[in-house]
Amino acid sequence: MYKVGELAALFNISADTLRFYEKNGILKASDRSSSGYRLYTEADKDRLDFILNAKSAGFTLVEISELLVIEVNKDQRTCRDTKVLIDHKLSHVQEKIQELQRIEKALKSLSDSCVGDSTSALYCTILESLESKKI
Amino acid sequence: MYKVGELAALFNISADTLRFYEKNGILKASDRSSSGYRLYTEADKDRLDFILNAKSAGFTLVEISELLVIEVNKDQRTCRDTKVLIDHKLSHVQEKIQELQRIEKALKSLSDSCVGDSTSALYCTILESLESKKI
DNA sequence: CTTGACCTTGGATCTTACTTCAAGGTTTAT
DNA sequence: ATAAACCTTGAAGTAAGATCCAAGGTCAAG
Repeated sequence: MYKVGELAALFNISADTLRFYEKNGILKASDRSSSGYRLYTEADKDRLDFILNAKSAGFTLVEISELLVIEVNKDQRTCRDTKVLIDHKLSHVQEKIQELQRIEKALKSLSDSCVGDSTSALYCTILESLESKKI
Repeated sequence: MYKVGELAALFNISADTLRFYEKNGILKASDRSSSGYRLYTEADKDRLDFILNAKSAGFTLVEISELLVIEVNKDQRTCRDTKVLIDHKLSHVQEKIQELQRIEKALKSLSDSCVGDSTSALYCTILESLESKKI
């Protein structure tokens, strides 16, 4: 059994984060000590591991909740249930990447057009581009 | 002179957004009518154009404020001042892209490992991966 | 028996860019 | 003259994921 600070230390997160996860129904300590301290079991630790792995894979906490529902009721769910979530997330991430790449291109073209020296900004090509509707 | 809704319509944004920009010091209507309506000039319209172009290039409103300070005091600023902002933003965007690409890779590898059919999730490789620390 | 490190709770705060609301005044068209 | 469509203000709400705070209880060491 781990106290909140102990479990947090194991995963390099804060005790506040664990309390936040509990408040949001994503990870509840299985027990409490007589004095009210949260006590986490090995199963709780495994669940936290799952949560942090999913987070690192880019899932939001709401999405992780959905994954946990499947994980916990595995025997009543199919591979398809899981894959649908992953693929949905994947295309979302790919959209974000494309939008950022569009922005990257716009910034690069702004930057490349400008020498960036001590010339007065009066004729700065970057500012000129932003003034007109060329992006 | 444009009323708030008129200027908003020109740029396909909401009147609320313009009021929000005013509250945040980014775009103030140059005049008011006798009854208190906001009245925007052509110069205001140009400024809004600049703001929306910068937004489309990925700048936050705070960053746009910084750009506007340079834009408005062009004669006292250098190209370098401008380029520093752009390049800083560019590397920030590139970092975000890399993080999203890491996530994309993780999601792809999860998705590819799973056929996604009606097999029970008991042996779903996606869930197995999330359970252990393999990501 | 006291110090310090830990734990409890609810609630406030942060960031970003708006959006929504309530209660009311103005303008325009019919 | 009245209804629709506009405008005003300040305040509160939204998402997301925490982080921080205050006021207080608990536990182990010296």
